[in-house]
Order: sequence, then C-alpha cells, then structure tokens
Amino acid sequence: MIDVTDLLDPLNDAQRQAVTAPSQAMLVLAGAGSGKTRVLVHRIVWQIQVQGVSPHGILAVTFTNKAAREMRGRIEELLQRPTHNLWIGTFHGLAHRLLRRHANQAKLPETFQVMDSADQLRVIKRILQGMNLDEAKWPPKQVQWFINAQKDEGVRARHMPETGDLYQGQMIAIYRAYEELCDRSGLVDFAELLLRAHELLRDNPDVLSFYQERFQQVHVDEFQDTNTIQYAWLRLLTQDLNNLFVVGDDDQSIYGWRGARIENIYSFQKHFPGHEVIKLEQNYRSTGNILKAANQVIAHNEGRMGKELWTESGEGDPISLYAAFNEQDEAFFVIERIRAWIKEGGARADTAILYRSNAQSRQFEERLVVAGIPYRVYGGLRFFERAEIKNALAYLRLIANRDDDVSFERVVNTPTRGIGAKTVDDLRIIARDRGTSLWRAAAIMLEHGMLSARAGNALAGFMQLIDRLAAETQGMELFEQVKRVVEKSGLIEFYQNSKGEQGEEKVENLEELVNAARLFDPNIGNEDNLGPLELFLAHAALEAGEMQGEDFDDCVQLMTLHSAKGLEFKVVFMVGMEEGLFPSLQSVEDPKRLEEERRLCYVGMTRAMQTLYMTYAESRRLYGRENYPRPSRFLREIPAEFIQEVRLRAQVSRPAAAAPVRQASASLSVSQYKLGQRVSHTKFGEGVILQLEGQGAQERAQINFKGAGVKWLMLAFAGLNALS
DNA sequence: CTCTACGAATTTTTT
DNA sequence: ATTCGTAGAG
Repeated sequence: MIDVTDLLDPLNDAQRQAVTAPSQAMLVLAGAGSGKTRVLVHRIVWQIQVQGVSPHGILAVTFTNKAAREMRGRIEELLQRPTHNLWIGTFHGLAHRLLRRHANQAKLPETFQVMDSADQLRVIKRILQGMNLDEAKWPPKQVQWFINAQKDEGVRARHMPETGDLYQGQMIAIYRAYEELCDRSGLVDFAELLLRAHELLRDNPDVLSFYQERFQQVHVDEFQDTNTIQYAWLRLLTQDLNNLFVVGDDDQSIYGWRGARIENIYSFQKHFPGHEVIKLEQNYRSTGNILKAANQVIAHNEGRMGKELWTESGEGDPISLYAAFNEQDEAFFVIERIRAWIKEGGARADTAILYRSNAQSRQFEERLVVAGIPYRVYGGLRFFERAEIKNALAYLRLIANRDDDVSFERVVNTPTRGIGAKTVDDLRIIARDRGTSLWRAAAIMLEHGMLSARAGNALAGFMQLIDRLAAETQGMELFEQVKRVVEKSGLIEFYQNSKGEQGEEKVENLEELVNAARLFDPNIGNEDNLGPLELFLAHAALEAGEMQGEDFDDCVQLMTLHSAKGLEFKVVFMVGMEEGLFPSLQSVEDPKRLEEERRLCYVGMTRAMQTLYMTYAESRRLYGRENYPRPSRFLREIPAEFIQEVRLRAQVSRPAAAAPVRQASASLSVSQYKLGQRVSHTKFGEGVILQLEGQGAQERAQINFKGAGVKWLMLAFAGLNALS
C-alpha cells in the first residue's frame, strides 16, 4: 500500500481533484496564487507513485528555465529522489533537444547553432544590406517581427501567397533570403526551434510515434501563453491519447503581443472533446480586499472562462490610492512608505515597485539612492548577452562550426586585426554568389589571390587562429577550452587596453565565463552524447543567465508589471496609474489590447500579499513634455469600498468642527497653503510647496527651494512668507 | 577607425 | 529628456 498522505494532504478539494483525476485531457484554470505549481508537481508525482508511470514517460513543459528548474526541484523534493530521465524544460529547450537528436531528419547540420534575438537582428540587417534595401524603409526590427510572427504561426516563406502587394512581396523576399542564409550557416533562431521541431514530428511518422509512445503523460504550465506552433506541437504529441494536462489562467495572458494565443485556452474544448476543466479559485496569497478589487477589475473583460478568487484569510487593509502632484512626488511618497515599512521591521525585499514601462524606474531609483535604500532593478542586459561574452562565444562557435556567419562577422575584426568593412563586403559578395558561408568564401578568395596582400594576410591570420584554436583545444576539458580561447583570441588584451573601468569589468566577465564553463554540467538531462562545447553554447543561447550579479541582498524590487508575473510581495506599489501610461497609449484604441492591459493590471494587483498601493500623478513629464493625464480607467473599475485615498495634504475642506485648534504661531494659516504655492524662507530663499501633511503644531510641508533643494519644514517654526 | 553631431524614436520580454 | 544609431569628418 502506497502512503499518499504527503501527496494529498497539502491539497484543497479542487487541487486534489486535479491531481488525482484519471488520465484524460485536462484544463486546470488556476487563478493567481491558487497553487498551480503545486498541482502540477503533485500531479506528476501522483502519476509516478500511484499510477506507476515511469519518470521516463513524463514530459513537462514550461516557458522559462526558472520555472522548469523550480518544478524539477519540487518534484525531486516530493519524490525524495533525483529525476534524471524525466523531461522537464522550456518549449525551446525541448525543441532544441529534439533537433539535436534528429538533426538529420530535421534537415539540419549536426553542428547547428542557436541564435538569440540580437544575433537574428544582425543577420536581418545583413540581408537587407545584401538586398540593397534602405533600412529606413525596411526597419530591421519590423522585419524581425514579421519573420517571427510568420514562424510562430507555422508559416514559411514558400507558403506565403504573392498577393501582388508590394510590401508583402518584399517581406516575403527578405524572409526567403533570411531562411537561405540561416540554412547555409547552420543557424537556428528561437522561433525556428519551435517550427522545425513541429515539422520534424509532422513529417516523420516514425519520430512522432516514438515520442507519442514515450510520453505517456504531457504537462504544460502557463498554457495561456502558448503560441500557435507550440499548441500545434502539443497536439501532435498527444492527440487522441487523453494524456495532456494543461494549467493556465486566461486572466493572466499578457503576452499576446509576442504571439501568445489566449484563444488556445478557449479552443481546448474543441480540440479535446470531453476534457475536464477544474478551476482553482482559492487564493493563498492576498487579503480579501485585494482579491475582491482585482476580481472587479478583471470582470470588465469579455469572453473570460470565468473565475472568482476568494480567500479564507481576512479582509485586510483597503487598497491605498495616492494622487501625486507629479512624478517626483509619486516617487517621494513611495519611498517614504518603504522607509516606514522598513522602520517597522519590514524587509526591503518584501516590497516591490511595479510600473508599466521601464522608463518609469528612474525617478524611483534616484530617490532610493538619496534615501540610501538598496534596490534592484529587473531587466537589462544579462550575462550571456554582454558584448564581451558574445564575442568570446563567437570564437567558440566558429570552432564548433566554421560556417556560422553571424559569429564570423562578429569577431573577424574583434579585436581589430585590419580586416575592414571593405574586405568583409567582398567576402559577402563571393559568399552570396557561391551560395556558401563567409568562411568558405574567405578560403576561396585566399586561394585565388583575390585580396590585397594586407587584407589577405590579416584574413589568413584570423583563419589560422581559429583553426589552431580548434586543433589545440581538441579533447580539452570544456573550461580549459573556453579559457584557452578567451586568452588566445586576444579579447582579454583588447579589453585590458580599452580604457578605464569598463574594460576591467569586461575582463572580469570573461573570467566569469571561464568559471561558468567550469561549473557547467553537461550531464544534466543529457541522454544523448553531444559534445560539451555544443551543449554549453546552446545553454548560453537558450538561457541568457541571470541579470547582473545575483545578489540575494535585502533589496527593494523594481520591475515592470510583466516581469512581476509569477512573483509575490508583501507590499506592492503599482505606480503611474494613468491613462496613456497604463493602459498604454498604444493599447487604448483596440479593445483586444485594452483587455490585455486590464489583465496586466489584474496580474499586478494579485502580486500583493498584504498591502497594495496604487499611485498616479496629476502632472507627469514624459518625453520632455509636461502632461496632465487622467487617472487610469482601471482605478475607476475598483469599487470605492476597497479603496482608501491617501491624503498627505492638509484637508482644507474638512468640516470646521473637526479642525484642530492651532496653538503654534504659524506665520501662515493652514487654509492659505496649496500645493504648488510659491513661498519664501529666510534661509533657503524661494521655493514651491510640494506636499503638506499633519495638522496644527505638527503641520509640515515639503518644499522645493530653488537654491537649497527639497526640504521638509515644520510650518510652526519655518517662518514662511507666501509669494503671490 | 574613432569621434562628433544630428535625427529619430520612445510598452511590455523569454527563449 | 534621453537614448540610441547612423552618417560624415578627421
């Protein structure tokens, strides 16, 4: 008899129902904070321990590496043993694995390399140059977007109809040229991983049936974020097998703009008739007021699956709404509240400032610096995306695959070795004419003496360097290989000679890369005997690494609403709640996009465990212009009963009876103060009132003095004079 | 090749 | 306002 107490005891009724359901197509609609990862983890362990499914027969798919890691960790914890042959990974990671295993059938060279989006953009720019197209008329970003959008829908250039439309026709031509170059260079972009993996299964019945038989149970996290090709891939693997278990929340679909199809969750019913839907609505994160407010906001969306979060914990505090005078005042308010939280013993890391766009972080950062409060901003360059790291990787990639044109172009003259734009242009022409890679074109040109002596020597030197590195590092340990390449490529020297701290940091990062290679364990989930270098390079592309220096310090968290998804904080500040900012100006016209903004608002609100602050500014400087935005419509969608307005200013309109008796001899009476009023001070000179708070002898004002900066003054003693 | 100047854009991000 | 990328000059 198997003891399932540990497995089922921590679950509520709905969760248990989902975990123990018989094998069938299942959709678990898991609200925010309802324990969706727990359900997924327990479901998998249930299948292994109770249903007798071998870990070998289980597939679990996530969107981020972080989620995949977390899931594996929790499964192992519950199982009390490692799960080596259980496939858990991201769509991209799993697709990559399939393509490596079946490179031949996927029509890819064994040495194919994964490109990240920056690499992809470079390739596209090169294509545009090669086609003599003006980048102003054909913005590379837009082309990239177009190509990825097609791939996300499973559409290849050859599938696209010539409609006679000039724009469309040109785009197709670019797409086609792009495909050709990628094929020639053995390069695969992110969208291609998915598309190619789909085609592999679709066009190779033997491969498909192999995996259909292998994966007895398939699980998907964040199903609302799947795009067309990902869903198609899942269906290929599971159709008619009653073994697809998906977890998602249509109310948290916020990635429609990058191809996610919320409709997938709605059409699940159609594609898997007779599937079961289980809703997880009990929330273990937030207080009642926050949940009810969030429920009300999201209720404004149409066509939802329908779901209402509830909690057994109490009502908690109402949401605090603060109308700031301007964006500076907004930041001031937030930082004051954080200060108060810390003073009462709260941890900085339990507070988060969430904003719609990255540009908004600045005000808060400045204030936090002044206040001396440590903080961490999410987003920005990650380790494997840094230029120096990408350069080092490019050398390694060339060693693995000489035909990798992106890498070739990247480092052929980095560090500078006298191979100018002209030479590379010539190479490109030959490569194009012969339909081959830059490396081979270079070989041809050298062989036929088609280059000037100087350029030829430089180029030959470069090629010898790569060949020599490849020969020397043959059979070396991965980290030694990386170390040797970093040293001999001349990159270290190059950055040491480049000026100042910038260069120093880059050298450190390169050393860190060697370290990363040392720590890299190619055996994690490596059932195939792939070279460690290939795996390391794929790892670098598929997992760009953490943001700068993983500091587990106690820091205030600053991030966009998007990056907050999946996280939780005791105290959350949603700032910039203004029309045009949030919802974003670009979304207000289109009802679909507006609904996505509303879901984003819902996501933000449901991050808060204890306290939720929402703020907006009555005046905001944006793109150098002063704006007077209206408060966000989402604020109006929250019933007043859940909101408490915070007023730092004196309540001028307060009834006389309630007005406190003033004892101190303030030189101005309270009713004379207004925000924005100009005043003068004997010592600080002229200034403008930003804030008013407290009453009577306690009354104080925050004033921005022209000379002395922003000060808080007790009015009773300040001796201010009002200026007209 | 590096430096300067000018112009244009400016939601959200993982893989 | 600020940043980022390109074009043109030295």
